[in-house]
Amino acid sequence: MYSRELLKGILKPIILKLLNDHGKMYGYEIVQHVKASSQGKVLIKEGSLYPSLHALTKEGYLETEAVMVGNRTRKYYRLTGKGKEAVAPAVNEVIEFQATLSTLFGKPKTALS
Amino acid sequence: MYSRELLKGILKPIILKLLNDHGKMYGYEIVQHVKASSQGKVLIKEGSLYPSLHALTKEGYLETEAVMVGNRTRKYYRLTGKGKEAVAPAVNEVIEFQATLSTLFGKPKTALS
DNA sequence: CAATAATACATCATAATTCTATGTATTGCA
DNA sequence: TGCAATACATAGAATTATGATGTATTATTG
Repeated sequence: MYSRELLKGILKPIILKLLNDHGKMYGYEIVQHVKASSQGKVLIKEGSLYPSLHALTKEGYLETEAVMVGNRTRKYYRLTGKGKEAVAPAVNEVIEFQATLSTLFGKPKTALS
Repeated sequence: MYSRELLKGILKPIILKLLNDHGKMYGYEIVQHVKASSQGKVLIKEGSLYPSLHALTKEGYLETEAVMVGNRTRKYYRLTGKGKEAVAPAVNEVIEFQATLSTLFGKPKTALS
C-alpha cells in the first residue's frame, strides 16, 4: 500500500477507465478489481470510493442502475455520454504524469553517462 | 501542468532526490530545476516548496546554510544523515507507484490479446 | 534611467481529496 | 451459531499543495 497522498488524483481516472473497459460495475466490485489488478498495492477504501461515485454521478459522468440480488441491493454504475468523453483526457493525463515521474525519478545524469 | 492532486505525495521525494543528487540546493533553484527537468510539466509553487523545506528541516531530514549573495540571503539545504537514509525508500516508493500506474492504466486485456 | 521582470525568501487561509470510524443489513461458510 | 465476506452509506479528521499576499534585491530593457 502506498502512502495515501500518492493515490490522490487517481481515483476518478481509475473509475472512469474501469467503467469504460467493463461497461458497468458496482462499488464493491471496483474495490476488489483494483486490489487484484494492482497485486494488492492499491487498496481503495469504501469510504473513499462511494463518495467519489456519488460525486461523479452528481456531476453527470455516471448513471446508476439498482439491481436486487436476493434481498440485497446492488448499485451498478455506467458512463454517461459526458462520462465517455472524459475517459481519454483523464487516462492520458495519468499516463503522461507517469512518464514524467519516470523522468524525474530515474537515475541522475552524471558526467560519464 | 497536471491537475494539482496528482502531484500530492511527490514533493518530498523530489526534494530528497534532488539534494541527494546535487549535494546542496536553495529553494528557488529547486523550483527552476524541477521545471526544467520536467519540460515545464511540474511547476512547484513557492507557496508549496518553502513550507515543505521547513517541515523537512524541522523533522531532521535537512539542514540549512545561509549564504549572502550581494545583499540578498540565499538559504542552502542539504541532507542530514537521517535525510540520506530516507532517500532510497522515498524514491523507491514513487518508482513502484509509477510502475503500478503503468499496469492500471495500460490497455485493457481483451479476449484476443 | 525608469519601469519591469527575475531572483529569493516567507506565511496563512483555502481547497481538494482520501481515510478512519462508524453504521446497517444480507449472505456464505466453518 | 458465529464469523467473514458482501454491499451499501456518511461524517469528521487528516494531509498536502495552492493562491494570495508580502518584502526586498538585482538584472534587463525600452
